Amino acid sequence: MEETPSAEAEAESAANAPQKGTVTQRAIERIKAMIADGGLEPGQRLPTERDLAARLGISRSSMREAIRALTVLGVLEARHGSGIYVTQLEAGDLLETFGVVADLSRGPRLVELLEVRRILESTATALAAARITDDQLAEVEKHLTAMNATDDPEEILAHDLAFHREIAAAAGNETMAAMLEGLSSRTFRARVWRGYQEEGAFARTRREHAAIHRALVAHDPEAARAAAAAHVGEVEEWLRSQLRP
Amino acid sequence: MEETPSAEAEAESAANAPQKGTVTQRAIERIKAMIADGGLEPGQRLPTERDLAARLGISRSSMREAIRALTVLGVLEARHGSGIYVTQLEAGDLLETFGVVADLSRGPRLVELLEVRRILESTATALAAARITDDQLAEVEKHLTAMNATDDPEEILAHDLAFHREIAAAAGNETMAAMLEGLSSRTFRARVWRGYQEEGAFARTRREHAAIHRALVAHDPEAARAAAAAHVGEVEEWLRSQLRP
DNA sequence: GAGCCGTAGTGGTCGGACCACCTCCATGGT
DNA sequence: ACCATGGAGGTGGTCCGACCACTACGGCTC
Repeated sequence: MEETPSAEAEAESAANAPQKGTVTQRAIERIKAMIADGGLEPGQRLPTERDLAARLGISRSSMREAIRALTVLGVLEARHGSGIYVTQLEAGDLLETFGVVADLSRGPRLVELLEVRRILESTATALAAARITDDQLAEVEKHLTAMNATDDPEEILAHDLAFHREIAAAAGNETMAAMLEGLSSRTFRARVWRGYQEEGAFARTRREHAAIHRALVAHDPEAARAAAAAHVGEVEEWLRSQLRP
Repeated sequence: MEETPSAEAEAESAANAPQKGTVTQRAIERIKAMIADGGLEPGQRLPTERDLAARLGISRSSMREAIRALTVLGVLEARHGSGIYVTQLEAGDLLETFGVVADLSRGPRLVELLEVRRILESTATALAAARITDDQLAEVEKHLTAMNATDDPEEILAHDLAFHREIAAAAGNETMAAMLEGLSSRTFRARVWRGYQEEGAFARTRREHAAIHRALVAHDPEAARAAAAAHVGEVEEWLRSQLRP
């Protein structure tokens, strides 16, 4: 053991963690570790920025960057005038950034994302067919009829999203639902739809949604899986063909 | 849209976009929009922090926070002394944060993540069975035999990860491979293994890997899917049982 | 021509100052 | 005793200016 010259706490902890990268990066890891080790519980409030900075022996600016980084990751939440809190660390919080990935993807990667969505969506729909309750089914039907009752693309899209969101929720896996939410995020869907809807895809979409709904009512997982896979696969194939020329 | 920088374009655009949130948040959105709109190509270098800050009419500190945020998201890359660059926006870059989610998840969410992994991994393995080349197959075998040749848990885990990574790569969907990488990230796997291996799971794991390998050699997608699902499902069930009491 | 080296420019860090906002409690009225 | 009100303190948000660490590039030497 080395001598302990009654040094300051920051000097001590600084010695424990030699310079691996930037100061900010180290701060991020430290806070992440605190949460992973259970030192910080979900919903708990952190010390102030000034305290944290002093505790790790870094400036407030660097600490703020670290906090900002963990904020965009959905791990921390800063409330102006109140303090910094650990989020509930739920799927929705942590997977919010997933939508960013979808929004920034183009070309071949869009097809890949759609393929992932097809896999997850078909399984989620199959699970939902087995587990969905009457109340949840009523909610799904609400969006189905609302979607059929209008011709406004904006509204159709909104109910389309809600339709699938309700089904994903009924599947009983919040993590999967959150990922599907990201894969169907506003910008992502809107971008694809812009060109897709020009080919009279509304009628086909309505037919496919009806098929999915029938499978849910019948509580038939296999039929639901097939219907959902076909539904997403339809868009996927169209996108793939758009990419060819 | 971008205005031609005549005199006070930044003050003007700042006035056009009234306070939606924090200044930093707006800066993040602005840069994200620049990339999404094609104004910034992958690999391209951005103006300096000082320039960007002046351009958006904010301080360098705030701009730095915005850049840090986009850095942890895998969108930007800052090279000390050189400049800030847009990443290649490949799946690996953008989904790196996915591992953070896995590392910070506990309890029921771990099971949910494992369920997602089972779905993706089984599909990826099925795709790999149909598409895998002899070279890729040789690589898979390398890790299989290496894994069977040692008793060091550390080494076994490493080859286990590589085994699945090669298969995911052979599936031909980089996005899916990147997601699986995150779902199998070091900490995540190590944490589960710590307790799992105590029940003599090594032998079973080896048997299951052998089954997956056989299906790949036979180019039998259905067998591969079943073997992979069973493999992940095994751990999933164990974890589920650990959670019950 | 190859290699060295200094300089300019970049991101990284720091400390301090002020502002905007929230929280809490003492105050005073009912 | 209760509640509305207001102010004070504390918190995150923003800005500034300075300096450090590192990289890139060009001129210099050999």
